[in-house]
Amino acid sequence: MRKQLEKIYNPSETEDRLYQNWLENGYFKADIDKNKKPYTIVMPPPNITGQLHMGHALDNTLQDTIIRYKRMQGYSALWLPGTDHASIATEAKIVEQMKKEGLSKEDLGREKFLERAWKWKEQYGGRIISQLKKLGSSCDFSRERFTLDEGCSNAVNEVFTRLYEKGLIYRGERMINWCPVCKTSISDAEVEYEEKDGCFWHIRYPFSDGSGYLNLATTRPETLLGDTAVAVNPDDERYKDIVGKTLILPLVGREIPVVVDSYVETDFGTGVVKITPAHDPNDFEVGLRHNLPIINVFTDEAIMNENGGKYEGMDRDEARKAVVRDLEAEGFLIKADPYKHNVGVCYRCHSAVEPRVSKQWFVKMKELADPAIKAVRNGETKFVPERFDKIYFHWMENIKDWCISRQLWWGHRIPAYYCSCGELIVSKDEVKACPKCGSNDITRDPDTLDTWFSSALWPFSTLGWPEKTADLDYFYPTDTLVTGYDIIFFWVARMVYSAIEQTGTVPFNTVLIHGLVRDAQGRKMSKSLGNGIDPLEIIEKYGADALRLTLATGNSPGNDMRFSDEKVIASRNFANKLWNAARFILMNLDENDEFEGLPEALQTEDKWILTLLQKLIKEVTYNLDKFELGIAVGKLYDFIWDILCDWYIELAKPRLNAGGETAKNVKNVLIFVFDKTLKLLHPFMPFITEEIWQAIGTSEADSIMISKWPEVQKELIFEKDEADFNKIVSAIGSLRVMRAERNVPPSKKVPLFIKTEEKEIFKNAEVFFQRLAGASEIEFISEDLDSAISVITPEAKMFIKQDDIIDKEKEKARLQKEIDYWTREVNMLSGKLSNENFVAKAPAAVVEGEKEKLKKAQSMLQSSKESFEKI
RNA sequence: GGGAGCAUAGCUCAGCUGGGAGAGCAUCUGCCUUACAAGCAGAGGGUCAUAGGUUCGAGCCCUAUUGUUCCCACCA
Repeated sequence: MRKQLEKIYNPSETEDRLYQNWLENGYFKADIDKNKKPYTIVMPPPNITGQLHMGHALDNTLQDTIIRYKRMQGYSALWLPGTDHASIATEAKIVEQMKKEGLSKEDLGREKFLERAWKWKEQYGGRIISQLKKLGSSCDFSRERFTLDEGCSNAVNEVFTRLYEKGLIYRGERMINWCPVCKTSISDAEVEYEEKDGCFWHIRYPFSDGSGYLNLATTRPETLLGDTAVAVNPDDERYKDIVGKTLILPLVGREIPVVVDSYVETDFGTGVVKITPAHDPNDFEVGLRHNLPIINVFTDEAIMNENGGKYEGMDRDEARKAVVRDLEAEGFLIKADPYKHNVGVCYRCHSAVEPRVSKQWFVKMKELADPAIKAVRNGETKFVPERFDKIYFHWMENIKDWCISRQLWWGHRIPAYYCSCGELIVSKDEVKACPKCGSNDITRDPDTLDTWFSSALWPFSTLGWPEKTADLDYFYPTDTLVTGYDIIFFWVARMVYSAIEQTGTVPFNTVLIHGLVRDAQGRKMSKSLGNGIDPLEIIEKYGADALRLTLATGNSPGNDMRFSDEKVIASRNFANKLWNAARFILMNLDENDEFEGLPEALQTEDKWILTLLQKLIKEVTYNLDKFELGIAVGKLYDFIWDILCDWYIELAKPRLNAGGETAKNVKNVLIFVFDKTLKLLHPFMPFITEEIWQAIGTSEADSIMISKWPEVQKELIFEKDEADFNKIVSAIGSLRVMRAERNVPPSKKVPLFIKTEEKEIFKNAEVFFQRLAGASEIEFISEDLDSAISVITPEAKMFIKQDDIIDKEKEKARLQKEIDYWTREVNMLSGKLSNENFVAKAPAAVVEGEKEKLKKAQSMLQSSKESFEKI
């Protein structure tokens, strides 16, 4: 029973129905099938706090396109989905929610807080996954994972203990980045820099011996309260004599030394730097070198603590103002210059981070980074495009130890325990008694791990690691990771070294990097700008296929793209075009017409399109293998619209009208071409291709998504026929131009006279000249026709008599232009060919090509001249 | 300070390993030709940022310059 298509394609009804159908049939589920090769993509897990945005839409469109392609190619294709617990973001959300109820974390306590967080996760955590489904994502949901689920947590504990035992994880007091709003440490990678207008305050510190002042400049006068020295460069002649002297710290009265350290630049500021070891990473280093005391002046929330003296209780901004005011009042302030400088801010909340000394857990990086660098250098993992490996290398080669402990509750709790006897125990399993002293007075480290610590294990933890599971054995290492360039450091790099360290192999062969989706003006989409476009609204309005096509079109790896309504509309129009082509074909199929394979008797135009189809198959496959999705889909677009719809369907109409065997043959060619084309397009536009494919029904499979990817059939490449029919295409094109220039209405049919040496080809195409070039009848002639207008292609000269008087001058002018053009061509080409260097050095094929062109140009010139003379 | 990307038609972008520049949108002209006006048939429009170089030949390769976007570093 053949299904007819509705007059208008209705994406929302179709999409939900088909998606449900795919799910119910288990098409997304990847089986461990030893007869098939596996192809695996793990989805970058979106945050459970997240809402689907254009970035996700792009990322997942690319992944779905690749996985559908591979599935059709016969791989056991696994696309493993999941979500990330997003410790800081989620905890912030819940804290915020509680705040509305007048509650704080501490009010609830850890246990109750976590209960609440899990409840929140159950309620909202699945939202983003259900939104992904709207896109048509063909993930294996039976394998869906969560970074905080039992398996992933086991993997985290396993890795933590292993690294600890190898000495690659340690606990220590270091300078870290502290976010006073999130109230946790963050890693270096989580600090962003923003240029801010600040001030450069010049201050004088008096010598304790009363011998005057030492001038210095700072952007953070409030940290003066924690100064424990002042430093100058050892080679600075200006300050040679003061080394060893001491200064009295203004406002505080503390006596501090002048030290020498080559860290100080002589040509910046006054060449004197105040040293605050507790609140600046460089000062901390100087402090270590000179054994300086560390005086912390801030609380967790960047409020002045008891070391702040009279400033205690002020936040850092208030304190700054107060300190500056007092310095000025007491005559220590020399001047305040406006100064632009970069300020480190928290990537989550964008408040200024406070460098501070703190006891935290770290991963020692050097040892892990080296093999990860090698793996990319020797091509075990490749970046697409390649240039991103430079970014990767640069980061990996300059990597510092990674601060992994967070002062948060939502996350993987660090598996470290402290006994009252002072013993530190790191263990996967809960520790109840101290192995050293046997005491039960044991407390577990309250901190959790950086979210990225668990994400780093994602490619293998999700497949069951550390257990030796069948999934891990079959699907790991994975094939392709698709992600944006913005998380190469956060995620990609960490997955590579974690995988190598834990599993002995790289986690994936290819990293396909894509850019950002920007708005129509090229701005980053952001909440604060309010210029974000909701993918779900676009799907609602235009359909998921239109959205996907928009995101795939013109997409080249690593490059940003702009998103605009116009582009979606163009995509929607393409879907509509395809839909109508399908309707046309179905309209011509009877109830009992079945696809019978290609007919024996193929016409030239059939061979023409079959040849073009083979080339399309070859190229689309090639482009997909190289991850050039934008190029692949562009070729499909052109083929479907220009070749199939604008030409072949039009060419097919006369034969369809003829009925009988003739019609049957052309129908079979149409179905054949359409079937292959739909398959090629399916990875990009899964819904509409499925709906159409099922309606046409070649009975190959129940769904196009499990049908076979087209392969080139050499026996369907007909070079000669393709070339022959291209002559007809260009002849019809030229006639159309002529008619359009002269404003001959398409309804007006006129006799056409053709002079050609390739009469056979043109004779076979008579009906096309009638239908597509407005010819009433065709006569083949051997001499030019007088008092007619002519149009020339390299193969033919065609004439049309015109009823109204030809404007001879106008016609002459037109022909003169033509003559000029071809004269230039002939001159250029013959010049080139008479250049001995060219003939000698250029490849033979190129020289031949140029000779061919010259021949054509000469004949075009000749014909034009003849016509000119006849007027 | 170090590095990367981009600069091609009015706009958005293609242009694969060098062989006289393409698409979509927009503009203009003519068409309701029974799949599609979300369409059909045409047209106009580009010193391929600038200056050198390599080459028989450069949008493509090299060097410098300008503009622009981004990443890293963080001189207080």
